[in-house]
Amino acid sequence: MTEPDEVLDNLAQVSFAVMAVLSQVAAAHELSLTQLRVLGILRDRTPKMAELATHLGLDRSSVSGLVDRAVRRGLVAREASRDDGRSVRVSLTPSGGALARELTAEVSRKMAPLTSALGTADRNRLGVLLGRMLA
Amino acid sequence: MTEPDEVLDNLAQVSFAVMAVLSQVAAAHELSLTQLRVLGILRDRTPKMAELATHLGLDRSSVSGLVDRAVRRGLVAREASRDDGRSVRVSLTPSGGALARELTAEVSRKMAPLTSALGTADRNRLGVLLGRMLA
DNA sequence: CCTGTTAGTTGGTAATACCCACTACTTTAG
DNA sequence: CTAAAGTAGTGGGTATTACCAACTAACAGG
Repeated sequence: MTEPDEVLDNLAQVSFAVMAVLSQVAAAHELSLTQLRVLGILRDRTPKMAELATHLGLDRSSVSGLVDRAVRRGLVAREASRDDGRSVRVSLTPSGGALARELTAEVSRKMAPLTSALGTADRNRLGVLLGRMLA
Repeated sequence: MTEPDEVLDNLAQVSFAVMAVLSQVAAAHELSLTQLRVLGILRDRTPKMAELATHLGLDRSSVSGLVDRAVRRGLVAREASRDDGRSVRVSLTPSGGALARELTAEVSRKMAPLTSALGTADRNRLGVLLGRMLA
């Protein structure tokens, strides 16, 4: 009954469900999934462009345009590094930070139903197992 | 220590990891993630365009172009429904089917490391918990 | 200095995905 | 049985995403 890759199958399906939630939240604020990720990353970092690109798994040139558009919306700001005249640090503006917090809360709210079928104990068990996968 | 939304956080992170794997496999075959999904869906269905759009969570017009490009590559075929002269059924070509099977195998292979940190028992436990979330 | 490397941007291209308008077919009403 | 309303899919127009390759500006070592 238990297929050899049932775990992987379920994992993929749940992942799509999670992505759907994230995309939906992003779309509700006129953002793309990638822009949502950017705001999430900048919540506890102020990376250089290249670092941001690595975090996102994208090309540097892709991030240029991405940051351009975010700047145009007043969500993030570029500021020149003083220690290295070439590099640029990207940070959240106050308004971007507020939006990031709002998005985080909304994601939590919309994702909660996913785990609500589980009891508290199982929810914690799941958290531990997932955490172990990330190590 | 256990934050209220640690589970959700881990879930999101694991989901991104899964998506990264899927995108990587897709890219290795010159496909987008969406095209990978299309092939996966068509593995056990022969839906109409609108049904395919629903499965993907996309607009009908987006799916038109998507199928166009897949047809151009010889992966899928359109065939007119005889019961409804307006609708079109989309199906895998033999070559598309072969690719779909290949992709499935490759995804399994590349996703396996994700759960390899878990023992057999925990792997099964994870499968059950994830399965319960999908119900 | 001056050569080589690194950081970031720009330009060009292809794909994705939206909305809106349109055609063609079906269904329902009168 | 025909006219109106609805449905299926496509195509145009636009914005975004993401790539690669080429470029500019700035740093680093010799």
